[in-house]
Amino acid sequence: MTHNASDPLLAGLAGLTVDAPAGLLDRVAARWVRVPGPIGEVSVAFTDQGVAYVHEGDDGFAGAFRERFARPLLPAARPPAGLVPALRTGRAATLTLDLRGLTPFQRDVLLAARDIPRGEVRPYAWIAARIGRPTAVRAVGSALAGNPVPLLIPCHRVIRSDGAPGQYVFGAEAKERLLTAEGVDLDRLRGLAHDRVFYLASDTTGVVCFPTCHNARRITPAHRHGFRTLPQARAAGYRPCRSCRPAAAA
DNA sequence: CGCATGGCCCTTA
DNA sequence: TTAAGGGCCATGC
Repeated sequence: MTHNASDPLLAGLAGLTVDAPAGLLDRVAARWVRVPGPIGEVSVAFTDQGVAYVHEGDDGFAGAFRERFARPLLPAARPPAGLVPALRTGRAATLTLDLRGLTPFQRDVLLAARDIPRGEVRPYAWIAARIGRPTAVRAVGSALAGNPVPLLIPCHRVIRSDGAPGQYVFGAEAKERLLTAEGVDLDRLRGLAHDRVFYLASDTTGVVCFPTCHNARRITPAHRHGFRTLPQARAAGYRPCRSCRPAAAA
């Protein structure tokens, strides 16, 4: 089961660095910092491979980390380059992530979620189709629930197909706050869903998008057409947007 | 149209 | 090994 790293071990490793090659300790232990995030402070752990863990606030951080990673945790002098801006923008472009210890399925899910742009959302079912597991929708939710690096991999941008925000590792309320701050109009999505509109098409471009796609936002009302399903939009002559990829399929 | 209900698939205990 | 349950989805009143 879980193998709690004891303090003696940690102290021993720290002592080793006196005579050991520089960097040995950091191949074994993780470092941690506390930095500002978009919805308050976060505690972040990182290894020589990249950022491994993001935890809301400070409470229970160290315990949760050891429970999950079973490796020593030491304070860092400074955060990894690019971490703070990545947390602010929700885009870990230049930041390397340490995603070891995840199953291939979990990794596929997280990597698919990583590419959802700020200000946009996609359904859980879209991720499932995207990774070639169209029926594993519920398992996608479970994988996102275990996202070790929330905010950096923006799992808060994955919502339910019926337009509701759905659950979140930091709580549903935090999910709504984050999305709203990023410019997603959740009330509008709920309103569209109420009318059974899940796709928006433009009769000037002939393209059909998810409602939050940056291309969909520019459709003028006179040329906008809503659809309940993608097949219906296709039947009406629209092709799926290459940016938001409502057709999902690999 | 809102709600309940089976179904599905991956992970963990 | 197996079973239970989870950030869901599509149906059927």
